[in-house]
Order: sequence, then structure tokens, then C-alpha cells
Amino acid sequence: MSEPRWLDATQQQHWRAYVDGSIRLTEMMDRDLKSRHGLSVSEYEILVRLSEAPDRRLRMAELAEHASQSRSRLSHTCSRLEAKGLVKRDNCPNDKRGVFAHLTDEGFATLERAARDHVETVRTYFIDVIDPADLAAIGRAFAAVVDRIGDAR
Amino acid sequence: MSEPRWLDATQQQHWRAYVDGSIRLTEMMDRDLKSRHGLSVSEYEILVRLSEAPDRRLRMAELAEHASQSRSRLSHTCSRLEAKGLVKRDNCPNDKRGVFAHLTDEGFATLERAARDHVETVRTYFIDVIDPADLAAIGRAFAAVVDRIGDAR
DNA sequence: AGAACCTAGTTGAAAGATAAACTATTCCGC
DNA sequence: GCGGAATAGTTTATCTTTCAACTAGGTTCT
Repeated sequence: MSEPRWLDATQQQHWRAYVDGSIRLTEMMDRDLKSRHGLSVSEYEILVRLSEAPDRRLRMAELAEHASQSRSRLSHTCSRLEAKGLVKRDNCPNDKRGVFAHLTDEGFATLERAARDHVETVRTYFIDVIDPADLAAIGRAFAAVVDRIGDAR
Repeated sequence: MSEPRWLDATQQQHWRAYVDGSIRLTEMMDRDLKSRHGLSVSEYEILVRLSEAPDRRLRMAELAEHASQSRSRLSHTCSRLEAKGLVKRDNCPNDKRGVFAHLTDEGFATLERAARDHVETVRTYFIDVIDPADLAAIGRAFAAVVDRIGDAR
């Protein structure tokens, strides 16, 4: 095995800032959403994706893809959201294996309330502390990361 | 309550690219470390921080801070790492409440092996797909995020 | 000294995530 | 149209994380 190409000091510094910052940021979002609206970030993400879909519904597999979750995890999370009355599942007529998840009115209302607070948090701890040019760089960079990971499957 | 300051289309796009990318990136790191070395990212992080500390040991609270983990979580994770023989805990002589966690030789050896692979993964899916200027932007941005969150406690 | 308070760390129960196995349906090649 | 492979989604068991409660040692103030 060849000698690994270690990161140089600068790369290391940036990488670590990112790792550290993203952990803390997610933690912040999570605590905020949970305490104010009883939602975890991943539950919130599911509601968002559904709300944007045509007829506010998506097939489970698509939803999993949009929300970057495994199907198993989505199944579990959806069960919880269904128990809370925010989401409803029903069978797909075309494909009898398939299941549609759709947002209930209550789910939509909850999402609207949560989104108002969430956007404030996103601004306070992310958008507002970052130079717009740097934000654009982040957008570019992580789009490239998603591409690269997408390739690898 | 006032009207929330929603993100504009561009901000939204960058924010989402980041959320999506960071989830997938972490997942990738995690699967990689776990399958090749039996370590989760957070376990790895703990070993790294210990390896860099003087005498390869740190007080639990400091370690928790460095690894951005709660103390409870660190306790549990340390117990697992201890069971694997990678870490050892013993009492602090000065402060009888205190506990030092230190890296065992086996822990260090495991970390060395894991780090070689990990750095490759970090390069492949992050460093190498990002323009150096954008990487610097990420470093700046997330340092600011950490600062901002630090302020808020 | 001692009462009230703070800090360090662990623990146990409950919630959430992961991984593998499983059911049911559809697709594909012959 | 039949057998095998692939896909959709759920389930079960297991592991991890979180949260709140708890032990125990230090600090401070009078």
C-alpha cells in the first residue's frame, strides 16, 4: 500500500472547521425544531419535500431520495409522522408494491409554523454569518460533493 | 409575530446543497470507516483528538468539547471503545471527580490504519472535488458558524 | 465549618438509526 | 406464460443517541 496523500495544514484546517461547524449546526437546528415544534430535522425535511411535491405526495422511494434517507429509516420515520397525523400513506394504484406518502392538512399547518422559526435559525447561525460569495462557494462545493458521491453508486 | 425573512432562491439553493451534501458525505465516511475499520465517525473523532493531546490523554469534558459530543454520549462511546481496548480511562489525581481518557497502543495503531484510508475518502469525496478557493471559503464560513453558536450559550 | 450551589462524569430508560431478512409485486429473457 | 432477477416497502433485532436523573467531589459565601 502506498503512502497516503495527507492533507496539508490549510486543507486540514478547513476540513475540520467544516466537520465541527456542521455537527454543531445540525445539533442547533435539531434542538430548535424539537423544542419548538416537536420535530427532528429529518422529520422536518420529509414534510418539506412532501409539501413541494405535486399534490403534496411522493412515492416512498422518491421521498427517501429527496430527503437523503435510507428506505428503512424513512419507513420508521413515516410511521411516527403518521401516528402524529402529519402524514398519511396509501397504496399506489399503478404499482401494487408502491406506496404514496402525502402530507395531511395538519402536516402542512405544522410545517408552515415550523418553517417560520426554522428559517430564522438558519439565518441566525448560517446565512447571516457568511459572506454571500462564501455562501455561493459552499453551494458549488457541496453540489460537487453530491455529484461525486452519486457517481460512486 | 412578524413575517419571517425567507431565504431568496439563491440562498435556498446553496443552503440545500449544503444540507444534502453534508448528510451524504457523513454517511459515506461512516460506512467507509465502519466497514474497513469497525469505527464510526464519532469514535474515530475521539481517537483523533486523543492522539493529538499531550500524553495522548484528555479529561472527559475536554474531549467532549473537542469532539463536539455531549458528555453522556462520550461516556457511552468511551465505554465501547474501552471494551474494544482502544481507550482506557483512569482517575485524575488532582480532581477526584475527574477522569482521564487515554489512547492505548492498540488504539493508536488502529487509528493510524484508519486514518490512512479515511484521508483518501476525504480527498476523493471532498477535497479533490472542491476548488481550493472554495475550500477556503468553507473554512471561513464554518469557523464563523462555530463562533456564532459558541456565542449563543 | 457548613449550607447552597456548581461541575465532572456515569447511568438507565426511551427514542431513533442501521442492517439484514422478509413479503409482495413487477420486469426481463426466453 | 414461466422462472429468475430486480424493485418497493416493511419489519425485526440490534446498536447508538438522547434525556433526565443521579453520585460525588469541589467552590463560595457567611
